[in-house]
Amino acid sequence: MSADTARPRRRADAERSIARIVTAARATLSTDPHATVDDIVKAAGVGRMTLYGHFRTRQELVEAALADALRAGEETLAHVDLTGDARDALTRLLESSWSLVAESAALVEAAQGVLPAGRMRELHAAPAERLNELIERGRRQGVFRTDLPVFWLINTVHYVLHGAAEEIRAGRLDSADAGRVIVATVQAIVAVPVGTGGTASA
Amino acid sequence: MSADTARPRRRADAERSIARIVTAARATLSTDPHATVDDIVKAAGVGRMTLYGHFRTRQELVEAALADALRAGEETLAHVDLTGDARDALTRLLESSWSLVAESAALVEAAQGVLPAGRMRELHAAPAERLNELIERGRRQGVFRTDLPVFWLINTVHYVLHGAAEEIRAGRLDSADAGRVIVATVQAIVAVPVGTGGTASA
DNA sequence: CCTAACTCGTACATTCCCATACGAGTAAAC
DNA sequence: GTTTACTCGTATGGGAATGTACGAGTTAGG
Repeated sequence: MSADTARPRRRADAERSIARIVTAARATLSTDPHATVDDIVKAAGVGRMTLYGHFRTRQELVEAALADALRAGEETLAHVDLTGDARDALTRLLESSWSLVAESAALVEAAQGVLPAGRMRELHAAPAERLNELIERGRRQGVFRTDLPVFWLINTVHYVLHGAAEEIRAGRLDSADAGRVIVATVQAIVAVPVGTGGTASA
Repeated sequence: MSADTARPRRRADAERSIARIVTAARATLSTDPHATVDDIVKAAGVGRMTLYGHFRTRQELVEAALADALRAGEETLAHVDLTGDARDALTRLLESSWSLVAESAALVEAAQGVLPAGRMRELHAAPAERLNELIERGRRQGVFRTDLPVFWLINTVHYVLHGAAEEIRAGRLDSADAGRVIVATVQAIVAVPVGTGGTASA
């Protein structure tokens, strides 16, 4: 799966260039999803031909940047304790996740415009699966709702997280409040509903 | 405010062309947010110069298309009964809103990439204000939560609606289920939370 | 009917951005 | 220390999309 196995060999020099390019791509695309290849080249402080020597197309570069961001996120999220009450576990997961999502929201947007939907799903498989298992467990524990499909809950959490990123970027939501607001919102979404909602057919 | 007052006069011919163009722009951009001017011209069955005779730039055209979609939406939503229990009113509003949002989701996306954020807010002022008043009323009734800022609740509803549109477009969510799922989700978001959430600091 | 507004087709200028060609320098790796 | 992979600058091709030029035809409207 990793790029190491496929390539026969690579000089340490090249390795460093690739790292610089991917890092610059992540940073640049996370600021401006419409960033051009030249922008990334300049940010990386590297020659244009060097970039195209390692990434044949812009699409490949965007994919590499997104994959790198997700891999970094995985390293952080792998340390989150997901045992015990599923609600508490979800809170911990969200508190570790939201800032990651906020940082890479623009990058994800850039990737969505370039990569096919199926590839995007593949790349997000790991975090999606983690949340999936947590929600299923919470359902078995009886603390999460079962009247809505799991995929909907998972994706809605994503939409809320990306929405929060947008709110922060627009200056409407303070980063200090974001964690609390996000946790409260998502917990409400997945919790078992109390009544049937309102006076219903009163 | 309306375009009639500004223009000194316009031939009935032109009026019809503009209507055809705006309608075609709405339909085309709602299918593909990246639709080109030529695509819209072809869909409208009108000459390219005719379009540029009425809309000086593509941005103007997108704005007109979005404004038209929102105006049509307003006509529908104005008839929704928002009296009585705020929860029931919200359900009625959502059931009338979600399909409108789903239809124009791509159009909104197209506009977001072209129009400044402030202009987008202005155009969405009417539906946002309607939801704002409803939420504030529900708070006074004690049926909606007060621990989260109103703007957050409003915008989160938008994000959920757009997310639902995306799920439908991707074929994961059935249109027949959409209403129920959306209502259940949004009601959960705005409802007064029961416990403090989970075992908390147990 | 006759004037002015409107329409249309096609070609074109402009602008952006992706991707490539080329040749010369530089640093890694055995 | 020599080979080979890698790097770099610049110039250039190629495609796509926006907006304009021009001239002729057509329709509304008084």
